[in-house]
Amino acid sequence: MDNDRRVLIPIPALFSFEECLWFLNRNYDDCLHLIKNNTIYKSLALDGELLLIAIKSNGAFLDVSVLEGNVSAEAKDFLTKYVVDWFDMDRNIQPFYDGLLADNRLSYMADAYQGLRVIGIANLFEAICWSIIGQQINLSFAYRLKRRLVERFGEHLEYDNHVYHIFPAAEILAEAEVDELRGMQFSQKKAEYLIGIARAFLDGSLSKEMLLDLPDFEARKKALISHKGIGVWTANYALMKSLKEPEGIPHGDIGLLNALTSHGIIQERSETQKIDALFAQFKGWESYLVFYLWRSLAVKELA
DNA sequence: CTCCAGGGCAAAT
DNA sequence: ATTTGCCATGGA
Repeated sequence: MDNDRRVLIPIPALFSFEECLWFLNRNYDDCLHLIKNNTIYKSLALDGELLLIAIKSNGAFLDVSVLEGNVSAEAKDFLTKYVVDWFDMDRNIQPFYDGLLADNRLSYMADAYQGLRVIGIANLFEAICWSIIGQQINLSFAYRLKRRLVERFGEHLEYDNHVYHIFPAAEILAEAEVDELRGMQFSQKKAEYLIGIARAFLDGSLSKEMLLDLPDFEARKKALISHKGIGVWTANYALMKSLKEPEGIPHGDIGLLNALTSHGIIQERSETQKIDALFAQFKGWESYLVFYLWRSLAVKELA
């Protein structure tokens, strides 16, 4: 790939592309990226145009190549920021590791998952829709529903015999019919929630910019929860994944509870004081703790 | 067949 | 202010 279609991003300390790649390449069928030969392929929309990028590790750098689409200086800047945000590269996570090492129940993670970053979802609309889709159903089914939604309402581009999808724009989903989503096996409520959220993004009552303008984490959480379909879990998930809020703890998350149980931190799901005490140890790094606990679940799946 | 999944809402205590 | 019933579907 010639250099004017490529950007190199320096890899920070305590960053592992392999660990991040592992997360994206779990046992699930995610329709929004493809991983092949340790390379991530993903389509992105920039100013109404679709790009296809390939991301791979290249020594001390992440190599981001543009396979399709125009590559202006602005596009390079956008892509750099996108990837840095996606893999949370612009953060020194040493303090989190200090916290892990100080807890003998969790210290193994500093070595076992070294360099894993909280993988983000830059698009807040997508993050919210995805968490609504995933409410109270198994993840395999959730990914299947997401794929149906994306293939029906999202844009795509084709490259080298492969289709690369973009998450649907709120403008499109706002016009969708509940009945059609029902036919795609969304529940009545989830269909209503998704369309309602899309309309909220359309009329401006919800947006990433609006949330960022609010004074603090609690205000942003409150603003999210005021919308139908967004409860505590979804709000925290969205704040964690899209706004990279360190305080975002998806309370009640079944995976989180299972991980806390398997690490001997709680015996019963109702032991919220013990959970609060653990997260108090990780002030400012709550979302990292959640993500590493989720990471720990997958080992069991493979066993 | 039963139980439960990366929950949330509205009605009933 | 907390608890309960229900939602939809599929995998174990």
